[in-house]
Amino acid sequence: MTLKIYNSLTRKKEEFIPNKPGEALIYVCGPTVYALSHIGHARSAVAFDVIYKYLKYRGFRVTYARNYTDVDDKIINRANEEGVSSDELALRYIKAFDEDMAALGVELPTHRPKATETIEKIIEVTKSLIGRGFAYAAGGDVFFSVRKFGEYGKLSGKNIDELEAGSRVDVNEAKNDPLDFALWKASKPGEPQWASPWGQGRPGWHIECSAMCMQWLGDTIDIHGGGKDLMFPHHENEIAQSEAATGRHPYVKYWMHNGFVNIEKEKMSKSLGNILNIRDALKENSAEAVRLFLLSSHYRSPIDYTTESLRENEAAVERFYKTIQRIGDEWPEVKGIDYCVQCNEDGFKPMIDAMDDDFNTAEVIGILFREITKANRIMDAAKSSGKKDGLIELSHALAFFQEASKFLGIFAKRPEDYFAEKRAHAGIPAEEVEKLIIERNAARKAKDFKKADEIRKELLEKGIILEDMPKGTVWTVKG
RNA sequence: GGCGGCGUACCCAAGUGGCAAGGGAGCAGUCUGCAAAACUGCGAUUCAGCGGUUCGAGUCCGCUCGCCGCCUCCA
Repeated sequence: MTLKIYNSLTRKKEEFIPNKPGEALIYVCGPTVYALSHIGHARSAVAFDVIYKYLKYRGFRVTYARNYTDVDDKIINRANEEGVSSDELALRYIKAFDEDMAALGVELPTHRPKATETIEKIIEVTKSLIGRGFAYAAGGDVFFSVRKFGEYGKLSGKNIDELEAGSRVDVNEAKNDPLDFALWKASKPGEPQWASPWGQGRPGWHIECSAMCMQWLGDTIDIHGGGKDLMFPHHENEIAQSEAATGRHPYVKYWMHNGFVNIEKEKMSKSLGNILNIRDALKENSAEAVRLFLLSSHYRSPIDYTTESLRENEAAVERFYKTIQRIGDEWPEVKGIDYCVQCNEDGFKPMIDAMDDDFNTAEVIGILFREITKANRIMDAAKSSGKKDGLIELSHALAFFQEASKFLGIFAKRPEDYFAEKRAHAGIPAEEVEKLIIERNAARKAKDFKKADEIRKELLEKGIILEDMPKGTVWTVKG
């Protein structure tokens, strides 16, 4: 089967045929670094992280660029409010973003360009646009003439005349047409600025992505991604600029847009005050549960972040590791089996088919949990019959999990490590728990079940769950 | 007003022409000193509604209702 990608430009799933066979050039719009990144940034980053990993897994040589927009009105405003330089503010939030990404297990892209390091290219593209008659300088500003680009609106399905009719765009005196957008802006004193043929200034909002994309990947690329909201005007303008500047099209072969994250059924917005930062989400939940939550729905669907849904995903992660640990404990011989992928290629097919169908991670996760149930069933059957039937199936399940974790970026831990991490977050010191367990087991041995149950209850109130296993009592943290 | 999307069990969610995945919650059972975990069973004669195409539709087409996003900075 071939890889199919939903292309926002054609609104259809299309077979993925890169410009150069076996190679994939992918650019994703990164954050504008003026504040801590929120769960929406996490979704985009995780979605494209999986896409990046899967393309590599499928054997493509992938070059992946994700930018930092580090010069922008919002950065300037925020820096002024705080009385720091734009550079200092941007660097602070780039660092924070990188930390958040690392916490979420997001792999570093091949290139992570900054807008401020791409000024030369921005100026070059702007010059080219003026030279080709698609842009004009007015005062110290340079604007793109939207009407000169005949295909304007092809990505977002907008009609220029209707746009203007219902325009809420500020009418800027210097523009020839209200629809035109700035490629270059004259800087006010104290603002970041660079020398240009049009005087001291800074880039407009959309140009930096075109320039970074061209500089690091080329004039035409295979995949360009970002949040759904970027389709218009950002990506629409990018197409116009890039194709007009180079005369080459398509600028991008496949446009991909991820859906939004809502918080308790509401859109995240400043006015509602419900912006959920990644680091706050990670205080309440494990990174793995957050990642599982993000991958449990298709990347294009909107998802709803709720306390309840995160708790569910946390439980699912625990169920997963519990089963893996059980396999290790009860069937140590499984590890000795070298499960041969080649001779059982069909074994992975459902998972590959799901991913090939526009990166259907939700389907893969469904398959994974079916394997978990199957594995537990085999082990239960062996327990009651005394015969260990199903060695091959169990080794297959383990191979399956290992395989999926390569591109999902979850379920890759050793179960011991998972549970150790969890216990480290208990609200009570481990030694104390261990002490109470010893006390309780002494009581159990003496058949003093009243005392034993009291200790269980006491620990449960502190969020500690005890499980009496054949090998002894183990404890875990609730939730 | 224009463009786009969605509506599948108590909740989340996959499935886009051939017997309705999976997770969570619930109830009952096996196991357990009690629990927990795991397993087993139960739970949508049905996919917002109505019509149409088809041997066959959650899946395609049309209409209706409801929800949402974009059109302004936004992942």
